[in-house]
Amino acid sequence: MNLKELATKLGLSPTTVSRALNGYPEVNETTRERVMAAAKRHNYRPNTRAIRLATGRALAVGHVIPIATRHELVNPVFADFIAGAGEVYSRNGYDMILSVVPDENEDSTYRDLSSRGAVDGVILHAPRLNDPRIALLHDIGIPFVVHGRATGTALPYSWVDVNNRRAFQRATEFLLDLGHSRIGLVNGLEFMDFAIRRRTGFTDALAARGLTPDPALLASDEMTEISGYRAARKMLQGAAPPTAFLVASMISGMGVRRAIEEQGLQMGADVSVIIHDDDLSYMKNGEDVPIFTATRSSVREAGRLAADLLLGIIAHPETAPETRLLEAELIIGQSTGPAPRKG
Amino acid sequence: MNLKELATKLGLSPTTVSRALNGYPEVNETTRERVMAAAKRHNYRPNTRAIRLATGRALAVGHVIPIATRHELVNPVFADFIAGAGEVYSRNGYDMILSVVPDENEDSTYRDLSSRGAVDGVILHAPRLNDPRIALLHDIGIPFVVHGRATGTALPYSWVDVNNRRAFQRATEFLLDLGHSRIGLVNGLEFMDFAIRRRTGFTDALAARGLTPDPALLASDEMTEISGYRAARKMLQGAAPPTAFLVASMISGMGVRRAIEEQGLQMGADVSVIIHDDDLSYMKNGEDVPIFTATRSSVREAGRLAADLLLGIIAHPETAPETRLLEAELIIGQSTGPAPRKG
DNA sequence: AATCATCTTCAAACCGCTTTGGATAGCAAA
DNA sequence: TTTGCTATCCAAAGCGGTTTGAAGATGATT
Repeated sequence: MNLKELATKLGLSPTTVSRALNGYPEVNETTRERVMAAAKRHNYRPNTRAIRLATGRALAVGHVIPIATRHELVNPVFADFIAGAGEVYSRNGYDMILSVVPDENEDSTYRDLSSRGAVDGVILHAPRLNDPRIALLHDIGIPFVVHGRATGTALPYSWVDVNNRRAFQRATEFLLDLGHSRIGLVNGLEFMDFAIRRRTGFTDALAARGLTPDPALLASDEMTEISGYRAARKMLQGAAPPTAFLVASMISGMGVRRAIEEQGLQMGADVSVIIHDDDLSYMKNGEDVPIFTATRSSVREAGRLAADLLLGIIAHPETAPETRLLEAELIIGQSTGPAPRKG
Repeated sequence: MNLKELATKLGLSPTTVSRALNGYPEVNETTRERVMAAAKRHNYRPNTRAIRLATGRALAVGHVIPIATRHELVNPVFADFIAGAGEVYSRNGYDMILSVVPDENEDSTYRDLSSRGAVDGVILHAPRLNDPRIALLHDIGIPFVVHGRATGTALPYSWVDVNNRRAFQRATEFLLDLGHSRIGLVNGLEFMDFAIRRRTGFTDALAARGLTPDPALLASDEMTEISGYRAARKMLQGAAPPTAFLVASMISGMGVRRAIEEQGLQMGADVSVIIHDDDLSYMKNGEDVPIFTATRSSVREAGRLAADLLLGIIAHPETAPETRLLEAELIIGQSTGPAPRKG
């Protein structure tokens, strides 16, 4: 059932039917009701392909997921972000298209999506220091929103980000207040912008108390259970082990906990741990009382905000870039306590 | 730059240019080369929207993600599956469209995607016992492939699945061979088809040795760390605690391990654990030696296979349904050992 | 009664491609 | 020379909507 058939059945022209369905004013209300009723009765849905061609809009938003042997974007955080953004797209009649491509093709994928007319805008994920993709998207001239920020980029752009620096600064201060002075940082990969900011927050907080970070207590790697475990074990077995850890994610945190317990120590009593909690739907940090003390910020909510921003830009491309800086909550769980007495 | 402009620039008709670019034989080779060169030089990409309308194909595949307050499909397994399927789509010039919708809208979303002409086929995720969505998709008449199977469904359909029953049967036999007779099953939600099959494998293996499962050692819940922890703790604190666990996922397994260690027991020595490992990219089960003994099957590979099947069906809709049953490997890690002597 | 604005409807062009059904030219076969 | 192929190219008709420009009907205004 297409527009023409429906029009014939109603004894109207396609023009009128189209206008009736799309709420244009120049249609008699009686006619509109007839049309609406018939459309519902015959279960008519306008063909998206035709609408797209006729209007010149893609009614779709792209997310590019580079696949590499090394660093993978297909991670749990990404999944939840997508879920949040997807909700917004659905509500607004937009499709979300995911392009999974080898990472050496990422740039050309953006070009392709744009010149093929497959999307009206894109979300840029996992920005790095001086990320060249921002200039690329500017160059292509496609609306976009960055999830995170790219330190060092001069061009203006819209973004949604957590205040990672502040979050880790506060977490560090909290540990310092508890008497911890040897704190291990189990960070994400430090070419990622968020990891750089977290480290800055950490060192800033130390510096404010006249402390300098011990290089032996700084680790940076992918946020997996294994690498959390390894980093923590190495630090705990070192000459001057930390009494507390600041950890990049829930999953790494589980590795850190394993390393702590393996040393016969108890998390929360002997060694304190603060993680960053993206509030993932299937990876809750406890239920009533949080397992881990954490800096928490919902990545799903970030997805919603980013999608909202992007749809706004698509609708009004000329407005100045907008940004949303989310503050993480510091929530107290069972994994922190006063520093053990020395000796 | 569109086809007409390019044709004008070349002094050819759009017909010829289109044919030259699409490899039709009725084009002079010299002409074809001229056209190809010009297309590349002017960076011409045919407009996908126009192709879709003209050919009547969507060149896209849909994945519907229902969002509910209770059970969430946005899980790590899903992310990896999507990554695998997405690779295949990209390679074949198909787009992947994800619809994130409230779960009460799931059915109408399939109808919509189809009647709007937005997709050529869909993948059905997380099938349940007697899943009504299979009949729905049949009714809609859209090509589809199921990731998993739906016990109790009479209609034929294409699917890709792991042999969950066999995997858990083998795992159980392995534990029995090690002398374990009290084995706790920490299963996924048992309205999910895969969980039903795993339970069957478990009870079959026990039955083959004349054992019946102790209801106190059967748990079924979402596959989160917390619920794994709770289930294992409860069993370990029971009157006759298990000496081994069979666990539905890596994440639940981490909860189980926590419960074991919390009891002052050691995983692998005092209590054995076998998990099912979906071989997720960011959740590796160790590197050299696996942390957990596991039944392993790559969900990413399943994604690739499902996508392959689906594209095949889209290309040849009349062929009979095809299926792929993947066998899980039983890989030995550090979490299993002989049952401790009684008393 | 003639004019004009308003309301309502429609025919036709258009979006950018694919594809059908010729058309033309060149050349070999009759 | 005529006929018949083959190779090559093109005009035009879709695909299923939206949108422009116009037209007919109605009622109010002069």
